[in-house]
Amino acid sequence: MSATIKDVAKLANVSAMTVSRAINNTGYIAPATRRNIEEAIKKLHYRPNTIARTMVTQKSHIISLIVPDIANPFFSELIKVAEAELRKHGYSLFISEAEWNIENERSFVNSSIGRMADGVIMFTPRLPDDELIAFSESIPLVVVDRSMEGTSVMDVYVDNYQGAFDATEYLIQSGHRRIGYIRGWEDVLNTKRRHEGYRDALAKYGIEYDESLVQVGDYRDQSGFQSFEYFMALPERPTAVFASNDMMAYGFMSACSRYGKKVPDDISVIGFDGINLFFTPVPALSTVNHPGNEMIRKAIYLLLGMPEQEIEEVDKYLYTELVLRDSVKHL
Amino acid sequence: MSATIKDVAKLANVSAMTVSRAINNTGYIAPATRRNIEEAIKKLHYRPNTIARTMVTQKSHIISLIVPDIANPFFSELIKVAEAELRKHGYSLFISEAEWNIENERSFVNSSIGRMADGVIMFTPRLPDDELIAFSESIPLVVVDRSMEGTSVMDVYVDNYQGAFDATEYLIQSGHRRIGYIRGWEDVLNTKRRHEGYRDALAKYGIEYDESLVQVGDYRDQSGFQSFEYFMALPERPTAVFASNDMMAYGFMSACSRYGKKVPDDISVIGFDGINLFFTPVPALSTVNHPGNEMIRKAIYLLLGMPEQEIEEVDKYLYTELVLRDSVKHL
DNA sequence: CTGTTAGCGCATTCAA
DNA sequence: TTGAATGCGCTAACAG
Repeated sequence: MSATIKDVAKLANVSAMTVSRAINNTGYIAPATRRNIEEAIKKLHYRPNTIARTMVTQKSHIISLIVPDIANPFFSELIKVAEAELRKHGYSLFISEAEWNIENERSFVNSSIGRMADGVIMFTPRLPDDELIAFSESIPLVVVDRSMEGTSVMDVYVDNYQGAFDATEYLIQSGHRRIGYIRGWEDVLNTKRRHEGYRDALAKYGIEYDESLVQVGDYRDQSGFQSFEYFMALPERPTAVFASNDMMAYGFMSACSRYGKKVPDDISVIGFDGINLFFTPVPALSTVNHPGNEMIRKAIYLLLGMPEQEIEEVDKYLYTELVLRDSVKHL
Repeated sequence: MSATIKDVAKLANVSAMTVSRAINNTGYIAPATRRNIEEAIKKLHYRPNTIARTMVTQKSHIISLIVPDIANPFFSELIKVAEAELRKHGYSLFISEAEWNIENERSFVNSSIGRMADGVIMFTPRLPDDELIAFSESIPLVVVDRSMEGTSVMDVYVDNYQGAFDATEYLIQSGHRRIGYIRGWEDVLNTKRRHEGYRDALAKYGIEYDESLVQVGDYRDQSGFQSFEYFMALPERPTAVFASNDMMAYGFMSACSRYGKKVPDDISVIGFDGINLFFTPVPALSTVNHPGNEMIRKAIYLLLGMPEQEIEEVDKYLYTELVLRDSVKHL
């Protein structure tokens, strides 16, 4: 077993309390005493027990982050950012991957409460509002990229409608009329908004909304791949496809290259997220940039309190932004 | 504050102990009592405090996993696997990203001990042997992809030498004689072995080992990119490059496409890891498959105890494997 | 500057 | 089948 604070106290001939003070730099300690204690600590390889400390201080210095998919670069980058930001403030990160699964989300929040996390950040949870509200009464909770307006739950939000509208409009302005759409999980609000943006852009240009051009996806690359097969089997194929996230767009492009279709010559693709790849795929994907990193920072500030000097930066409204690369052809 | 076991006990008119037994299904409880307790739990939204439980049982049901880089798909996939495997056994995963930084590694192990993790898995740590040995006396520790032979530290190991040898030999057999090599962190044993494999393959075919063809990399895509610039500035350029991990190979390929060089027509590339991408890069990268997922599973079994029915599968020797795709040209 | 007492929320041990 | 006492390792509050 590891040495405890008592072992150190005994060896240094002081009380446990004094050792505690030495470790935490709280209150005055005679230099000689301090030296004794430090020696004892070294000799015993003493490490304070964070768990015990949490019990009494009621503070774990842990923030729990629940994301849908760790393998999605959009989220793995965000995790990096969160980790770095939290470390600056002396916090550790507890990461869970919900896999877009409601049951997992529930279980992870419960586990976070049980482990006395100081706060939970959920990225686009699928959990219904009332459960989120209930949870937020047991633990500080920030929901990211989903509006919780009108409830007591903290949220960070970017309107996804405009981004989807822009993407669709761009395709239309490039001369496309038959535009496929690959949906995500529509019980997540941002997804619904993307769908609306797509629909409204079509409407603005007098293009009829066609259900058969809408494929249900699950935000994983695999479903982008399958959508390709669906679209290609259509009597009237789309000339362009808008995928509601980049993973599905890349899955779609994989299918293209697998089946010998050229992007953008044979079919155009546009995504959503602005994934930052460590490799430049050919062609580079045009997409809608989604400020995930900024959102996560804002979420952290919401939980830990805003750093004075950064309020301005943080408080500003967050925008999506069309990123034009090489995956769309102008007809 | 949340309800405690005492609140439940009071409401159910029993002692805390009885509630504890009800929750943990230990010992007999009258059905009526149990019903009362369950009602009280529901009414109070009681959730057992895992932290307190850990204090007394000395078991946290947490395994701490330390990887160098979360954004590297090799590791993010491995995290998925670990999480799934651990969940099956009722464990949670605490993930830390060391960023190939020794100080971080040290701090994360210490933090794992402080949080009473039941075990630590470190993937290719750079920490020196003696520190790892010291840590392993405070907490069950498994080191993955680095041999700890001759010490008391548990390890899971694949010999990386053969994989590197195979890759280099393949390039030679494809007609290449000037073969660049991009190194990783050589204080990590597997990296050193890869380097040796490269060197020995050259020797076998009577090709002189040329220091100027060896670039120091850091396993990040960026350094692969920079290596390209280095190699291109050489008076006698290599016709092929072996990157000691896939991230650097992809970084290298990015540079190729940025500078208008075609892979494999202008230059051949081979990687190491067998990253499983969610899209098909063009050209597809030839590489050496590295059984990371199996290693992590084995590490978990080492920590939690082998599941009887899977001993056979787990106990087998792990191999690397050459995966031939489209990034190498036959001269 | 240092020590004592008490308790965080729970489970183990022993007793009833 | 249930309960009381005890302690996990630490720190807050108060006393000296």
